[in-house]
Amino acid sequence: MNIAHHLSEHDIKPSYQRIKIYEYLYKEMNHPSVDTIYKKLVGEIPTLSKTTVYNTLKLFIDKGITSTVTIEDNEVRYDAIMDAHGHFKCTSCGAIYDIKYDFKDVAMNELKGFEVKETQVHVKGKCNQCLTK
Amino acid sequence: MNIAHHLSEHDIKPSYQRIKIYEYLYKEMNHPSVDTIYKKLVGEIPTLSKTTVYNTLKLFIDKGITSTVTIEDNEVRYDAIMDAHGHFKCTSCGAIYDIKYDFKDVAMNELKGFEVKETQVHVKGKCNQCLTK
DNA sequence: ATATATTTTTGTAATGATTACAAATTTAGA
DNA sequence: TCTAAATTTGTAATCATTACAAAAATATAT
Repeated sequence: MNIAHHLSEHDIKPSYQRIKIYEYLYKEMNHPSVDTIYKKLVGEIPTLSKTTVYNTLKLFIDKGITSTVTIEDNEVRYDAIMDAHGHFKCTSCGAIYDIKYDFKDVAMNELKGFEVKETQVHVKGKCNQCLTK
Repeated sequence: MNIAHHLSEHDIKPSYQRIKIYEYLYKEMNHPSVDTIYKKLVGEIPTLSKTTVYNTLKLFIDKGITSTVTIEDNEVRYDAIMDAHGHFKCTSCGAIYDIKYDFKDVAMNELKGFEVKETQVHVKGKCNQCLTK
């Protein structure tokens, strides 16, 4: 995918920092925190500021190309995948896995008259890698 | 329900503060934050410390009589209902509603070999009260 | 009942994520 | 090039949460 083009399509001027941040989010698929993104990119962009990472992610969210995962820990994680999907967080190693689910099955009849904008499914436990250790 | 007894059953000594905090959680059912609990109870218990609220909720969680709802906002909310259920958060008024759901419908086949301990379903949008205003 | 040990509560200081804000830099337009 | 607008940066402020030790309350032993 052409990242600069993808940003432009969503009304975001493709600056160097924005391209790098989106590229990281999109390629790594590791649901990083702001700190993880910052630490990784400051090697390539020595002048990078954490504030820029915050600003940029907020912009991405406004423009609808990034979503947040607040599975716990008072630390927000970010995700470039916008399809409805859930997350599994391993309480042992901290990794976050994507899980597909079909939400139409989940009883939503209680929410009649409500305007649903966003749905998140979070599952916590231990991943198979940690279990087999 | 006899709260002192309920606490004792779960290996928690029923001190005055603990009873009051659990009582608030159980009766109000409003998924309060630490700050909400503190502000409400400090009228009745003028010497109450916010640290006590934190300590007490952590103890309740350890003993399995309280769960957390981290739907967003970097502010943890607490819940005395321990049955599996989801939450709807109104982005307009901030209220959190309980929603029942049948989790067996949600595709969990991807999590074979994983040990699932906890599941949360979060829905965001606008509640009917805010929509009809 | 008194002294002692244990538990609980409290207050203050520290931590860590996030935001506010203004200056510096970069980019775009005349 | 010169000027205006947008973007980035660094520092300070904010806010939830935790660490920690002293104070208070409760339980236990003499």
